[in-house]
Amino acid sequence: MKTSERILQTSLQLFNEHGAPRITTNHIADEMNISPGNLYYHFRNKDEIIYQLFLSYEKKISDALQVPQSRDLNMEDMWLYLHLVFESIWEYRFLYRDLENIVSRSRKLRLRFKRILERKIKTAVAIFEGLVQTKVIQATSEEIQALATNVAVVATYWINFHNIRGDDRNSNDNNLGLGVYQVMALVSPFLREDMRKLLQKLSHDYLD
Amino acid sequence: MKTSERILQTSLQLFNEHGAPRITTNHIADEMNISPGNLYYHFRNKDEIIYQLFLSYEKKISDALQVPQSRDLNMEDMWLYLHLVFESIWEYRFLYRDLENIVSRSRKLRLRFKRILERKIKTAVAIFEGLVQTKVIQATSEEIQALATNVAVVATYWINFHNIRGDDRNSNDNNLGLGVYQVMALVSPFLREDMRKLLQKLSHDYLD
DNA sequence: GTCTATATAGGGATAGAC
DNA sequence: GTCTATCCCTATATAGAC
Repeated sequence: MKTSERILQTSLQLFNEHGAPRITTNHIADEMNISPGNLYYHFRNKDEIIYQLFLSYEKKISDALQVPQSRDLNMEDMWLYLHLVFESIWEYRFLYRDLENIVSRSRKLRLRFKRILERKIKTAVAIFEGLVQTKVIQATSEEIQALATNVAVVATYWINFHNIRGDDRNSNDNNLGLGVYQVMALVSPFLREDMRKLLQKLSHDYLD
Repeated sequence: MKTSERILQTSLQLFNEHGAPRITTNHIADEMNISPGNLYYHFRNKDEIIYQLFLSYEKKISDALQVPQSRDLNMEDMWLYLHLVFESIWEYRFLYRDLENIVSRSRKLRLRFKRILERKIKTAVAIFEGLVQTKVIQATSEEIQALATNVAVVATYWINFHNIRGDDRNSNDNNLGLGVYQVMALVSPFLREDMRKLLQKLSHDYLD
């Protein structure tokens, strides 16, 4: 594997584990058993590494944020959307762990991150509108807008929230299932009675 | 005013405006026109300043997190709870802006912050249970638990979320009204039909 | 209590040899 | 492409005079 690729991969791992602000270029070089000078041959600086990792993240989550095609939508589409979003965030969770620190490193990155948030909301709105069409849920467009925004908030910050609540040890546990459950709980009250019952049963099985 | 008090006050202002990680002890001393040495006479280090500010925050938000007395609860209690919580967070928003950075400075602070989160959820649960009693909302205890958790997530991270969405300029705007609206939107679908209509009308007037 | 001067350490980054 | 050596800068923190 090319050195520049290995730098990105090692950085991602260290950033996710310890947080980007605590990892120095020396740490990264040490971990790889290369010299700091070598690292700087491949990347202008630490920000450049972070920016490249961000671009990978952007690429990955873009698949999840495709507005679904105009066809009959059901709960499956919602599950799929949530899973893809949560998995992308989990893989690049260092971005979210110190979000303000990350986005303040570059105007470009801040703008692009903002665009991702907007797309998260937009896609959620599209899915909910589809679900209204197929009578799976019932909601006004104002309710859908607020709901989609809340979905984005919970999806964006769930890992942070959960990490603070848990003890320090399992801070690197993957508890995305709980996150999906929480987001589903946002949608649940808008479901038809029978669908709500079904979701509750599914959620129970899913979490056990 | 005593110098130590002025240090805390100045720090709070600078931290809120620029973020605690970007503000050095020198910045604080400069802003006050005192020497760095003088600052260190009053506080062992920067962490000590942050910890003292956290204790003030903890004291302030504790008032909001009193579990309401056992009497008939209504939507007013919910509004009050949300307003007090949002105002406390806003006053000490630097804690939330770089949350991971802040809580990683001290085990004590992390633990106490976690306790506040738990109390946020617990108080919300108590309010919702009260509202079920008075038939204002209808929800199972499982729904209440998930709802209260989501209320805590949105309340905790709303300011961060909103700041990233907005342009850089108004990052210090106080848009708590929108936050309260979003949280209310979480509760809304559980309301009795007539109450929901009322809330929608109130929210409209409130946001205009 | 407050100041000036200074020590220390660490991270970011570059130069030049190989 | 990679290494060694080194420089700069900044933030933290302390010592000692006033």
